[in-house]
Amino acid sequence: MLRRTSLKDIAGKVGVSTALVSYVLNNKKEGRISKEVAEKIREMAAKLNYRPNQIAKSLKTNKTYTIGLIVADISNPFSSGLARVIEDEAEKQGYTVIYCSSDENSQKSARLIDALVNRQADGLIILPPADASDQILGLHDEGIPFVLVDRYFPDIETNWVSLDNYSSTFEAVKHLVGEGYKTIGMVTYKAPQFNLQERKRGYLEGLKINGIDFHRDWLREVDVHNDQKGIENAIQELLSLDKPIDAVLFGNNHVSICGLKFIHGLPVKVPQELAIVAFDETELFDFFYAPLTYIKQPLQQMGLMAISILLDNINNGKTSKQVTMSAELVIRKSTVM
Amino acid sequence: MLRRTSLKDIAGKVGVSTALVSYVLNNKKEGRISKEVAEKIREMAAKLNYRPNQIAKSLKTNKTYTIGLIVADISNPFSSGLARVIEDEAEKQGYTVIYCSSDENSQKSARLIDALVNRQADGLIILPPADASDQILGLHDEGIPFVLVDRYFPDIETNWVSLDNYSSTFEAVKHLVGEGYKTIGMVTYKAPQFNLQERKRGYLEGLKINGIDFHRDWLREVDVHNDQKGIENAIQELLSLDKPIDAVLFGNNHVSICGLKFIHGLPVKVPQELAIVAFDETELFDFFYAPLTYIKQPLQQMGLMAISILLDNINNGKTSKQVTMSAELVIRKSTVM
DNA sequence: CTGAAAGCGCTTACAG
DNA sequence: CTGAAAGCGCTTACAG
Repeated sequence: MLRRTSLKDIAGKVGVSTALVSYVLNNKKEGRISKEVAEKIREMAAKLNYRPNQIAKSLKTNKTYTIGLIVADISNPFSSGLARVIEDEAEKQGYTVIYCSSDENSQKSARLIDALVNRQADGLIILPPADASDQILGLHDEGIPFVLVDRYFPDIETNWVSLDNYSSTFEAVKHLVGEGYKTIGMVTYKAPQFNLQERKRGYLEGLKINGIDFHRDWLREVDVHNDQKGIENAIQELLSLDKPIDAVLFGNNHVSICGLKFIHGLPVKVPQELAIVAFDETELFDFFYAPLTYIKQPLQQMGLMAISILLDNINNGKTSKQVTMSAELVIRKSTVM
Repeated sequence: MLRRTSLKDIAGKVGVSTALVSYVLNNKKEGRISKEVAEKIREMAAKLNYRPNQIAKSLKTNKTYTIGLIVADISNPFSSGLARVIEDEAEKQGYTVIYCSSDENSQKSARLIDALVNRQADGLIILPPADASDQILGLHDEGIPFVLVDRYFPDIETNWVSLDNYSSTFEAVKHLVGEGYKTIGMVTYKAPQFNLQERKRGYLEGLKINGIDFHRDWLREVDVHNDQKGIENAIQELLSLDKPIDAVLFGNNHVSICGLKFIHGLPVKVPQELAIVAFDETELFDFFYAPLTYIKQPLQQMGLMAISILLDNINNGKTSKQVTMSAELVIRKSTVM
C-alpha cells in the first residue's frame, strides 16, 4: 500500500508548519489565520487526498469516538435490531460502533471486552452472559464507561437499561385470566440469566395474584442446548396432562419460534383450545392463522437510552443510572376467544 | 477515568527500560532475556493490570488488526448472517470487525468508508450500493485492500465474491418448466444493482431456452420505496391476466417475504394453482402450508471466501480475485404438484 | 498571524 | 543480556 499523505507532507508542500495545517484542517483558531494560507492548505489537502490518521489523533487526544457493543449473537433479530438502533444514533453523535457476539459465553465475552478496551473504545454497551459478573465488576473498577442492556447483575451498581421483565409476564398472565383461561403453562429456558428468572417470577406471581393455584407441571424449563426437541416435548407434555393447559406463555423469542413451529403441526386449535403468548416480535407471529399475542420490548427506546447514558458517562464522568422499561402486550387473536 | 498503566509505569517500578518490558510482554527475543527479569516484569504487569494500548501499537506498526464491513442493513438477516460468519472467522485470525449499515445509500457508504479508512482499518469488506462505483474505484486507486461481496461492478477489476445470480434464476425456471408450469412470472425490485439485473436475465433466458415465449406482463419490477403495496399489486395483476401466471419467482428475500404474506391471505392454492420460488432462506418459508422452494445462497462459504481473499490481499499485497458461487435450489412443496 | 517543541504509548534497529 | 533514542502522525500550550 502506498504511504498515505500526512500533515507533514502538506506542511512541506505549502511551506508552513504542521501545527498550522492541523489548525486549519480542524477549524481551530478561525479568523486568526490568514485567509490565503488557510486556502492554500485546504487546496493542498484536497489535492493530495489527505485523510487524517485517526489513530494518531486518538493517541494524542485519548478519544477514539468508538463504542464497543457486545451482544449475544448479531444474527439474532433482537441483537441486530438493537445494534441497528445504536449504530444509527451513535453515527449521529459522531461515534462508530464495533460489535461482537459473545454467544452467551463468558470467556468469549472477556476476550471481546479486552480487545475493545485495548483498542481504547471510549465506552461499551454490553448484553452480558450469565456468569460475567466478575468481568463486569472489573470494568467497573477500572472506571471504564459502560452500560448493560437487557440483563444486569442486581449486586453490581452500575449503568443498565432493562426490560421490566417481571411485569411483562405478570401482565400477560393477567390478560389470559381475564380472557377466561385457567390452566396456564410456561415454556422457557433453564438458565440463570436474571431477565429469564424475572419473567418466571412474573408468571408465578401473576397466577397467584389472580387466584390461580400453580401446578408444578405447568412450568417447563428446557435445556438451551437441545432446545427444539426439548420445547416440543415440553409442549407435548403440557397438552397431555390430566388436566391439560389451555394457555401457554413462551419465555423468549427463540422458545416462541420453536414452540410455534411445533404447535403449527398439531391438531390443537388456537385460541379455542390453546391460547399462546409469545415473546418479542417476529414476522412468523403475523403469519400464524391466529396472529399471536406477544410481549413487545421497546427496542428503539432501549437502544437510545443505552447510548444516551453511555455518552453522558463518557462526557461527564462516572454515572450510575438504572432504567427499567415497560413491555407492551400486543393483544391479537391467539389469546382472544 | 483513571489513567491506565503504561509500559513506562511497569519499567519504572521494575527498574528497567520500556524496551525490555515491551520485549518480554511481546515474547520477543525469548531466551535472550534473563528469566528473573522477565518474571518480574510479567508479575508487575499482572499486578498493575496492564493493558497494552492498541492504538499506540498500531501507530507504530501500521497494523490495526481491524476489518471494516459495510452491509446494506445489519438488521436484515442476509447481512447479519454474513456478518456473523465474517466475525467468527476474523476473530480466529486475530482481527476485529467493525460493521456499518449503508442503507443502500452511496453517500452514507462514502462516509462509512472514510471513517473506516481514517481509523486505519487494515481492509474492507463491502456490499456496495448501486451507485458506489466511484468510491470503489477511489479505494482501488488508493491501494486499500478490500473485497466486494454480493454485488460488484463489472467495469472495475477488483476482488469480489458473488453469487452466480444468473444461474440461480435460470435453474429455478428450468425446474418450474420441468414440473409442468408454463406461465411463469417474476416479481422483483426496479433497481440497477447488478445482482438483481442478473437474476432478471437468468429468468428471461430460462424461459427462452426452455421454449416458453416470454409475455411482457409477466415481469413486474416494483419500486423499492413502496414495496409492500407494490408487490401486492404486482401479484394481483399477475393473477388477473387473461392468462394468469401459474408460477411466480421472487427476486430477493424481502420481495419473497412481502409476496408470501400477501399470497397467504389469498384463496389461491399452492402449488396446484400457483407455484412459488422464493429467494434466500427464512423461517417463514418453512411455515407456509406448502413449504417454499427457495434459492439458497451459500452465506457461509461467501463470508469465508471474502475474508480469505481480504487477508491474502492485506498480507501479500495487491490481488485481484473474482469468485462466483453457485446457489442451491432447495426444492419443496411449493413447486411440486 | 505563525512555528518550534513536547508528548501521547508504543516498537525496534542499533550499540554496547 | 539490556538501554538510549528515534519515530509513527497527530495536537496544543507556549512563545514570539
